[in-house]
Amino acid sequence: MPELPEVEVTRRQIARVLVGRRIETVWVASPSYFFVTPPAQLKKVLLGRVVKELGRTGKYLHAELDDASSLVVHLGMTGQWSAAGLSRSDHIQFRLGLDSGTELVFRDVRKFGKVEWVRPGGSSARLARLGPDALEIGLGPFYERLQSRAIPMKSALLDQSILAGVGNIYADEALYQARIVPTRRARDVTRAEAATLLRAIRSILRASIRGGGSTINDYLQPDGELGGFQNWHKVYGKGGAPCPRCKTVLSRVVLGGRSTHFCARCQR
DNA sequence: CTGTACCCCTGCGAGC
DNA sequence: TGCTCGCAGGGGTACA
Repeated sequence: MPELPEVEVTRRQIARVLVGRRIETVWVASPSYFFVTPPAQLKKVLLGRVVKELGRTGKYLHAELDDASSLVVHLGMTGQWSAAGLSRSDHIQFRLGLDSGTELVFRDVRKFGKVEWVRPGGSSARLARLGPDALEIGLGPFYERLQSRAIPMKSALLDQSILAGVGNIYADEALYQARIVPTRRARDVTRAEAATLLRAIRSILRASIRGGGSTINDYLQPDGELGGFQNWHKVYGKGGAPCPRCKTVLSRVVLGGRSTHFCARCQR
């Protein structure tokens, strides 16, 4: 499931073929929950545009276009970009034919992803809701945002308005590395603990980006390669297995409706 | 403010 | 073999 690292890996690979190119053909699937902007309109507004820049905030990608509009894309659970010929042909949501001859394909089996066109001078409500990006936020703002909340730390890390980009996998991994139990109330975390946690978040996200992201079920890099970071997971998906630090059997609970993995002995 | 249920959607594994 | 069922999950919304 794409979180910040998978989205960043995608951004880097897609940027290489997309930035500076003109969109010459657009194919769109039928209207669905996926299309925040209706597919017919999307096709019309994208045709002929040149992509100036491809940015990322949290788990969102945003392509800045030459008419000052932008295209905002969220991968959801199963969204994936790929270069021509690499993708299966089912569940494709849209295809962009570029003036370089390259075709970019966006495929999303479950359609939990989102695509939205933002008019020149406009703004996306989805992007506006996001807190600072997890790789950008400083300790001061991070700690302050935790102090006002009584929710469990796991829920705090998943709340994209507090911090954008961390999802279920990296929340569990970061809390484990920082030795903080997922059920701890955010406001009870000390500044020192917040510092340790933020360092853990940064180091894990960066390591995952270097490894090409985590592939659990669906995620593929745009070049078709699997991610590699799943092999470095310490706790995610490992309930019942021994803790790599102390050998205690790892716990799996449901917290805030999300499966949560941790060591009840190492994490306090 | 917080927690919970529910919805979007599809594939997959388990049980019969 | 083939059916049904429960589960997974990012994010939004409704509601207690």
